[in-house]
Amino acid sequence: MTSTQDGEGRKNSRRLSHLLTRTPKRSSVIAGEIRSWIITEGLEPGDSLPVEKEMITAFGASRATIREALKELEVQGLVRMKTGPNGGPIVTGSSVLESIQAVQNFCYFEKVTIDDIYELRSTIEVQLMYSVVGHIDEETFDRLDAQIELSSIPAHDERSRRRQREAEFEFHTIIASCVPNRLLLLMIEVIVGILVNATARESAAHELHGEWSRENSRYHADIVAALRREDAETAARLMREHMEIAHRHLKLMYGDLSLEAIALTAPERN
Amino acid sequence: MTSTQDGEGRKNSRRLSHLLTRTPKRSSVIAGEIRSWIITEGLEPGDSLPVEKEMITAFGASRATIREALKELEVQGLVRMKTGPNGGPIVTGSSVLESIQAVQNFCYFEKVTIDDIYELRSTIEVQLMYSVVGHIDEETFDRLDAQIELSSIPAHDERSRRRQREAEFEFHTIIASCVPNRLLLLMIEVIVGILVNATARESAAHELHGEWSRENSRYHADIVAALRREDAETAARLMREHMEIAHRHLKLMYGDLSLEAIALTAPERN
DNA sequence: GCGTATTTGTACGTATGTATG
DNA sequence: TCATACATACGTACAAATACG
Repeated sequence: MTSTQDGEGRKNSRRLSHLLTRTPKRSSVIAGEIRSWIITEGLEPGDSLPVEKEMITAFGASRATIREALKELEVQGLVRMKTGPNGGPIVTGSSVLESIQAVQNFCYFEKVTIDDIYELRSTIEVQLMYSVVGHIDEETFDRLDAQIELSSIPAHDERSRRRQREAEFEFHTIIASCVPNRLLLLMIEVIVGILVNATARESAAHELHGEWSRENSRYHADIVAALRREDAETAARLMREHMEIAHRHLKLMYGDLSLEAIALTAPERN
Repeated sequence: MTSTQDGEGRKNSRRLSHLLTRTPKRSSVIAGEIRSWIITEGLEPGDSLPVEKEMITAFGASRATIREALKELEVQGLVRMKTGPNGGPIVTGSSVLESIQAVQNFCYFEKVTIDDIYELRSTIEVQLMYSVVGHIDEETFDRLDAQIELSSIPAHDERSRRRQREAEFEFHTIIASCVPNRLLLLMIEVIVGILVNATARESAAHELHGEWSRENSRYHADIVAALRREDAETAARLMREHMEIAHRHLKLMYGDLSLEAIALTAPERN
């Protein structure tokens, strides 16, 4: 009974899609329907969807199929599963981590280099200076000052060096978080996220790090100063230089043929 | 037997992740292991992974769990399932569509506007001019000419207007496909992909379209001419103007509060 | 704090469609 | 054409997590 329904559905969709696209999986179709259902209902993050049992009757599919559809949406970062009473799939906005993951996968297979990343990063970070100016409040400026303070303390062991490098990256995401353009923020987070993961392993070239770190702190301080007086041009110029230097240093540390084995390390944010 | 092993594993990971992160699902853990296995083995697109049955014994998990793990990797665009003999999960590179999907989801929930998209698009497309110059071969120039030709034919019905708009977008992806920096190409494809989906529905403001389309064709032709003589500066200037005009027109057509309900339409590339 | 109910997570068995050779 | 290997789908059962009385 159910099998005939299934068979018919598949044959039908196969006919429609002809030769071009393979017969879509039932779970993917259901996932798409749930997706558009989320849109048409205008669901916001936090809202909950019907539980598995209801979906089974609604779509006339087995639990495994429904679960697979929900899994697809979960991996895409659209929903999150919650156990217990009043549980079920709940809408979760953003999907920043999923974007980072997807782009990281791309970088792995396409053999993206440090040069490639910095060509893009430089462009976007410079644009950020123009877009963010005038949108940073006092509290954020204080946080930026603290971050710079943290970066200027000389690091001696590998662990503190890593924390310092993370703080240096965080400086950029803090600024980006102030920009009204959320898409610009996402791009910064994606690129910085890739770099954080790429440089997460302990690095060679310890002796380089100290000097570079001091130079970074100077640039960060100067950029903040320029942003304080809302001087976008200067901030942009400094950022461009800052990116060029970072690019040079990272290239010295990691060489040309990097980002391959480093890109795919799972975020594990479950 | 398997249940005790399972229980211990879960307890172990729960202890490690403490309170910060929720107890990860077993399928996600396995997905991560497969992911890093792909890296360490240095698998390329087209290579095949062990079939489900082998994974069941290798990980000591049930079929459902393995399938869920593979589903995760499939949605992330890392593998593709193949039925039949010599089938099983095979590695598939790229994951361009997955990146587009993820960013689209983000745009939906974060209420990204036309202004936001064009601020970023303008920056990246202008950068593209500098990066792509000297990397376009004759055959591609011919394709670009053909594309411009196609765009300059006046469109009368809604269907041909849509095809024309798609051709106009394709012009940009053709140029982008020549850039050595694959990450830059990805970004262009993501942004253009979002715009294509956003403008896929039939639009109001038909009367605007004709004039705009002619202007587009002129700019496209001028940009190609500049790229032919490897004049990056002129190409960049033209592209910036072209973007400003496109931004103005799209804003007239769709207004300020767009991209919400349009962003989440599933690509359905299965 | 403690059971209890609800809902997801995991597991096993089986049937069927589908592509390869 | 037929057999074979594999994913896809269904059904059932139990374990684990969480909210609520």
